[in-house]
Amino acid sequence: MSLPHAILTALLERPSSGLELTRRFDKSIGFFWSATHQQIYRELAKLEQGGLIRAVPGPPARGQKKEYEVLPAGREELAGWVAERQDPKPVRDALLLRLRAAAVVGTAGLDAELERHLELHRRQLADYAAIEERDFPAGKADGENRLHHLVLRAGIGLEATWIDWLTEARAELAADPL
Amino acid sequence: MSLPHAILTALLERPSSGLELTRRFDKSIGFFWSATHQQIYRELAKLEQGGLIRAVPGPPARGQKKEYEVLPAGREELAGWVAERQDPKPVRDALLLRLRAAAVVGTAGLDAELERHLELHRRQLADYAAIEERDFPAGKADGENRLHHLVLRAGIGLEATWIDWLTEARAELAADPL
DNA sequence: ATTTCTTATGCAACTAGTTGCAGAGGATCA
DNA sequence: TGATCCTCTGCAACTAGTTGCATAAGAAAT
Repeated sequence: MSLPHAILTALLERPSSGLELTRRFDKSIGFFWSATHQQIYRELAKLEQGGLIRAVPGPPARGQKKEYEVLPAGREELAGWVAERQDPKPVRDALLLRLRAAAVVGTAGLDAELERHLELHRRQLADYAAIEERDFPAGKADGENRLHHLVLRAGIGLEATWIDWLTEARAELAADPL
Repeated sequence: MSLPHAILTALLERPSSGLELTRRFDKSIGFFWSATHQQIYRELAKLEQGGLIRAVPGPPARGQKKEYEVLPAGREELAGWVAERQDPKPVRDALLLRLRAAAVVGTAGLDAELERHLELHRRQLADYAAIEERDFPAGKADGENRLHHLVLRAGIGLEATWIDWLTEARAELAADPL
């Protein structure tokens, strides 16, 4: 049940309409918790009904922007969730599964995929690095920002790990194809 | 659509009944693609109906084991899937989301979670290391095994990354709590 | 002024995965 | 010999996320 909390966080950072949230979920928060506009609209309705957020007054009409803001109950809910006990989800990665499959049916066509993934991860890492340079220049570190930077560094670490591993994997396959 | 392919892979490695598969999905394959017995039974039925696997002949009865084996069509399907183009799924991690939430509502209770996750990842890494030592002793490397080892090393790399990051995160929070 | 594009919200139907429970058969034990 | 426990298969109902489409308001184009 993370989506409602992702939305509460985003709304606390800045009250927004559904579409604005959707756009923000395409960057920043979306880097580690993506969501489509459908999920967001549905969840906004639920959160409003549950009394955790409210639509900022205005004429309610279809095709009109509707801004939401977080109510005290929503903030409390979120603070509680931060401290909650939640086990990390086990890895769930189709590429690893495909390697395992390749071990029984052969590696035909696999290297192209490894190469492609390598390129994608390199690009993602470059994007993160650019954000880091832009938003977190050395030395400057106030409260909220320090945590945002920390989250970004997790993304950077993970991408770097994939890049290393994919490079190793390609070398291994090239050295002695099955 | 990875579950059917995970099952085909497992069945090619060894024909099995539903429950045997479930047990194997608690280890090895399950390290990067977990599944409950429910998912497995449902998927076995679909795969059988689709002509990709078949039940090894025997008396069909409730409460009785039913062994499945992969048919040629299933093997072809799997080989095709290995070469398929599939983008990596973006990261989706609730702990990172919680850090982001903590940046707005405060970090109360968070360090305990970071510590707990650190311990869990350390344990997972130790498990992987034990498997590596047992199944892939230095020097020995035949075809199928090399790929299995590669997959395991991905798991090891990811766990190590989390451990590094969590250690850094705790230090950062301890140094100057919000 | 009417068509057309963009912005914004939303319904309906789908796939994937989870949770809770039920029931048949065999093994064990008193 | 029947109570009870374990193994194995499975149904039903649920939550989460995805995809395709509809519809309304307002801006811009001709």
